[in-house]
Amino acid sequence: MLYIRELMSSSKPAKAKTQANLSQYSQTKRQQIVDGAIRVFLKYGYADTSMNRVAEESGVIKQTIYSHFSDKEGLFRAIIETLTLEHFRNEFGDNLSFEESPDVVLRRIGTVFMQRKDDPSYIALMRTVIGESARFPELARLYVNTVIGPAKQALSAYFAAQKQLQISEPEATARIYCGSIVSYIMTQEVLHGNEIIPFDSERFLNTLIAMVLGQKK
Amino acid sequence: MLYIRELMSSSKPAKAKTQANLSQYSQTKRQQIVDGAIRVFLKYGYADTSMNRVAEESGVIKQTIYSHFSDKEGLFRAIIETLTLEHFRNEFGDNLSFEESPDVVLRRIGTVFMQRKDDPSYIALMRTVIGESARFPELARLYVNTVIGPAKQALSAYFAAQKQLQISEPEATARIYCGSIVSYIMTQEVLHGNEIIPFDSERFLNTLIAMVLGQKK
DNA sequence: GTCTATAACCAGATAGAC
DNA sequence: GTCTATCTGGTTATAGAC
Repeated sequence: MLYIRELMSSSKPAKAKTQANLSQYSQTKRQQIVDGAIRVFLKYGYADTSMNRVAEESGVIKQTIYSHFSDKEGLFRAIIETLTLEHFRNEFGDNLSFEESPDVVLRRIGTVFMQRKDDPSYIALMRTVIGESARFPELARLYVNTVIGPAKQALSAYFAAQKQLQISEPEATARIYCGSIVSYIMTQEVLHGNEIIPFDSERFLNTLIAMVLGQKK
Repeated sequence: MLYIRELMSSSKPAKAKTQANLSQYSQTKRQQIVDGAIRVFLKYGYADTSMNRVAEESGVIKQTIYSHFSDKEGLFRAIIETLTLEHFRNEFGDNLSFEESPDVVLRRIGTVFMQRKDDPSYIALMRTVIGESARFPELARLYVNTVIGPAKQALSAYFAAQKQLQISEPEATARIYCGSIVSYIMTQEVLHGNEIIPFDSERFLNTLIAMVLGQKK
């Protein structure tokens, strides 16, 4: 449980600094920059996006960007967190409980995960990170460190803690669970497979959950 | 079984035409073009690769390319087939038998699949197809039609035929099986996760097979 | 008849000129 | 801002060499 909790609170580090009266305004500016950066980065790619362009698109001057973010990579990190972790935080809030049955817990996690397929920005993020992973390996590592690693770690810990499931390989199981969903989104949405080989996402999720729980559904 | 068989023989259509004495030479030229095209396309991407560049890299004249391939997209199709289907054909030859136990069959298929992770060209292909899937949706659809669709179809048919496995959702199961492996390769190799969150590929495969067979290993 | 060499056609993008 | 001029890149055509 610790893992999910700390995963959930790892973002939005700027707010801690800017306390009191100006925090709200500052948060808005930050949001404004991130929103503009998302549009620019995910349209033109990491290399072809200049900080000037981001400033223009966000309606701020460059110096404002650098007062909120350390550098170009730091800004991109904020984009990653906004489009991935923040979505989970918004969906679960602070009441993600592991007390319910594994069936329910896994379905909820899987469903929130699966919802990302309908967010064009998330699809574009996958395209960008993967597409630029040769020219910008640091960006890919950032994604692994920020998103994939923590998610795998949290789910893995959950599987290990649920003794009644008798899962001898929690980490591999966690990878299979997340990886299957990512691949589904990759095939259907990123690669436009939904037009060619459609398959209902809920049906997919049901089969996956049953398989993980060893029910041979 | 039909599906795998026709999947295996779908490529290399050019050889049938050029029979007799000059076939070998012609085949070499074709191979020569594909080899050069792989280097160029996977380095610079689809858009930034001109047919002039391919001709230069391959050491042939443009017209020669067009005598072997219909157009730029047809050439890229040959690249896809070379780096995916052809590998399977080379590994299995004509003796892919489904008579053995599902455990053995699944492990062999999974292992051959997993071997792709060590081919830099395959990794680059994934980057290119996904990275360009917004600007060139036709390329992505080509990949789905040529690789993902047939693979899923073949494995799905196998699961459906193996009654003793009692798999009520063969297509979803096939997607999970292939998708998990693809995601593993994506995380570890494409996104450089092997340096950050290493995990043994055989251990991963063992867990996946056990899960599909409902053994709760 | 396959490969080479060169040129030409055509669509889309870019860049100045007015 | 339109209108050229030019360039680029995919594609096709023509001629000659083995």
